[in-house]
Amino acid sequence: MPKIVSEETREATRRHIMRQAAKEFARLGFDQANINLIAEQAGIGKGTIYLYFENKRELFLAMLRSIAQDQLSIIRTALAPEGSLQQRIERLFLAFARLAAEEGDSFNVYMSALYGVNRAFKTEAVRLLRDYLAIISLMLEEGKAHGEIQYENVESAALLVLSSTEAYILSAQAIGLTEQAIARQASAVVQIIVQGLAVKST
Amino acid sequence: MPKIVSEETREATRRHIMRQAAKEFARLGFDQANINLIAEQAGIGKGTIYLYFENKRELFLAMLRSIAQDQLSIIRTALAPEGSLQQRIERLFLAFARLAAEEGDSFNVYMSALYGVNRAFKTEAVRLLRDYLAIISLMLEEGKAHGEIQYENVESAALLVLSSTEAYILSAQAIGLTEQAIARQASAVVQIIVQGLAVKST
Amino acid sequence: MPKIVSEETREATRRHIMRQAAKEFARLGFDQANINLIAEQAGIGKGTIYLYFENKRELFLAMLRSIAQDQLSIIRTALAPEGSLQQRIERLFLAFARLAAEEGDSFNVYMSALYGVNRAFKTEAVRLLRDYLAIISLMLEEGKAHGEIQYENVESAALLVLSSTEAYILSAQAIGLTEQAIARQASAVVQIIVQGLAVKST
Amino acid sequence: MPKIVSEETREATRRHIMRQAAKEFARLGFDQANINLIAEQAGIGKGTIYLYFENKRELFLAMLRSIAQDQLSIIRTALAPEGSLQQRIERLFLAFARLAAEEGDSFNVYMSALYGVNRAFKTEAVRLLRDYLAIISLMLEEGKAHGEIQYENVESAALLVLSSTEAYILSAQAIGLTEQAIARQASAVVQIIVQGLAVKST
DNA sequence: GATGAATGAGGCTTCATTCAT
DNA sequence: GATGAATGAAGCCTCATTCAT
Repeated sequence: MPKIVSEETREATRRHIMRQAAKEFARLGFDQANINLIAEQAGIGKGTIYLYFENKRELFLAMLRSIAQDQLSIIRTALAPEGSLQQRIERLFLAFARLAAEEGDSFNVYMSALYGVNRAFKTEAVRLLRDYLAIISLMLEEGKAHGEIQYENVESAALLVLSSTEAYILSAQAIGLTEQAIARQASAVVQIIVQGLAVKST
Repeated sequence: MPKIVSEETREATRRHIMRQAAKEFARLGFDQANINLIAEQAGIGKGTIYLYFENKRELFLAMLRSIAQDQLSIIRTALAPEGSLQQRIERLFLAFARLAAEEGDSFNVYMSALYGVNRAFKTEAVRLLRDYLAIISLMLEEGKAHGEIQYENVESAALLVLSSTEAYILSAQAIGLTEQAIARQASAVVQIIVQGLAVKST
Repeated sequence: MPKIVSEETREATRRHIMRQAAKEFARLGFDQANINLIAEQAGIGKGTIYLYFENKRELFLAMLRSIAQDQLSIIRTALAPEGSLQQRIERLFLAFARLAAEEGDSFNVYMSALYGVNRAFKTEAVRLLRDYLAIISLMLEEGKAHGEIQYENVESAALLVLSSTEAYILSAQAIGLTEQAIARQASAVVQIIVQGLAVKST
Repeated sequence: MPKIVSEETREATRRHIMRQAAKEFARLGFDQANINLIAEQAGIGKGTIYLYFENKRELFLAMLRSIAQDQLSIIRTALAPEGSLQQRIERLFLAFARLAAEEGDSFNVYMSALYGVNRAFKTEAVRLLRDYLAIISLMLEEGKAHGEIQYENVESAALLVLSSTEAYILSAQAIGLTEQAIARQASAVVQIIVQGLAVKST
């Protein structure tokens, strides 16, 4: 069936375009990024992009969703139900640190979508945020069942875990800390959270 | 003699323009915001803006610095050396929650500068971030002196306090929690951190 | 495959734009000339001009160089080594008279570049002036070799020939003389110069 | 009578503005010259210029007329009926050379008006050109009466004298000759013309 | 009279998108 | 399907001119 091959080729081209687009969007932001340049760097014609994506905005959204899938999969792996709660959250922390360092483009794009002002982009980024929180919440529920956690409000706890990992790493990176320096703090920072959650809140 | 414009009047106009600009920048971001519209909404002529600011970029930066001053002053007040460490960080948490709710524009602008891609804007936003951290660090040093804190790495602790307050609130807001809902969690969230910091890290 | 635009077509469009631009620049000068209008009169879109020329200034310079080439070729033909010195300079005189009358646009553009204030334009115009003088000097050297000229300073003589032809015609045209009236004076004016040059200067 | 004093002051201010304006117009041309800067360099307020001149264009024209008066007076002095025809034209040549060197601004302004495209300016510059020619013609008529000249067409002869002086010097200056170098050629160049005019044209 | 703050028309240029080839 | 030449809407900024003081 020639259709399948064609379909695969098409999908490969889509991914290729999105990958190049991510670089430009991460480098310059949505508005300053130039479709012309993206096409050039993808080694295809300007018009070709429009055969794969409705317009610039849809390209950005598709790329954002693709990034979200990748990050989600990384997070799921990190939080796999192996080891103690402390160990699982430490793996999450380290996974984020590596993401921020090695997939800086994707990270940038995601963060600027989340804290930027474009509604469509924000909605998409928040969707990923919710997925993050859902996975973390699930783990915390397990922790409660295992007696590792006393803290009542799971949603609040999940937010705390998220901010103590993702946001901690972002801020640390923003003020210039290296991945190594950040990674070294993993254990201690997570310990604070885990110990705090182990106590029944007053 | 020309229209006598005192230094105060001039400064008032500057502030007025920046306030209107903040609205637009918060609504649309730097690139999409329109100088014409900002002028219109400020009730002045298009060209007048250029009597007060070199160009669009400088207007944005000036506005960003102004926001930073305002936020810094709010934070200083919240962290005034009155009450226990728990109380002071709670006041910080609540101050951020109020800022996010009532000064949403400023918050948006600041966050998109911090996580956006424009170097000049990021540099300015990071400057504010450092000031935040410096103030928090100072407080934590006092906490150490008073024996409220055992945790060794003050910088790391400050980052944790910041992420547990600012980022926690941002994420919470992003997924749709109201100011009230967030405020209710203040005490419990801060307790986790403070208790965690009270223990010597292993 | 894209619209196949051969190199010739592209060059033809370039020339077409320059021709329309010359009209506007001759009519209004560099600053007052309007890119929009030039595009309109060339029957192309505003943006298209920027596919062929970097910016307004480069368009002007390209056009100036093109004019220079045309004029130079006319001058070379007029000064071809046929006939006596008197005849050759007369042909030059008449060629200028025709240029001024029939290619008024080009002439205007060149003169305003030469006597205007824009350095880039002036430099380009002076380049043409030097080429003129070089060709005239060459001819005068031949005249010296043939004994038609006694006057020592060839550069000075070339300047005199140039001013007695180009500038004479420009001034004449400026005060309203027709091409015919000017042409009728060719022989007599050139005779004065040629006779003067034939005598050894004291 | 206070009116007279006031009138004088007013006239002095007018002249002062025109002098500063000439500098800017010579440096940048009409369009690029900036009223703001002219006012600043004249040490007066921007609005004040409009109390003395209707608008930018009228300021330019007034300045042009003033320049014309100055140049005309210099020319009249040079051509004063003393000495032989050769001596008088030599004085004219040298006067132009000095003008070009020492009053470069005025010269520039006049030439760019004459060879520029703005009709109003050109008209004004041509008026001066005609005056030049009239004075030269008058002198040549005297030369004819004295038998120094045989050449029939006085208008044509005047044009030749003008181009051999003014235009010669302009071109010489454009290709970089110094005032001294130009001045040294005065005698020889004028001799060519005068000798040529002394012969009856065929 | 003098001033300069305010104005807004006008123009160059960019770039997402279209469509003929 | 692929391409890139062409398009024109949109926006920043300048600067001559006005007019309240």
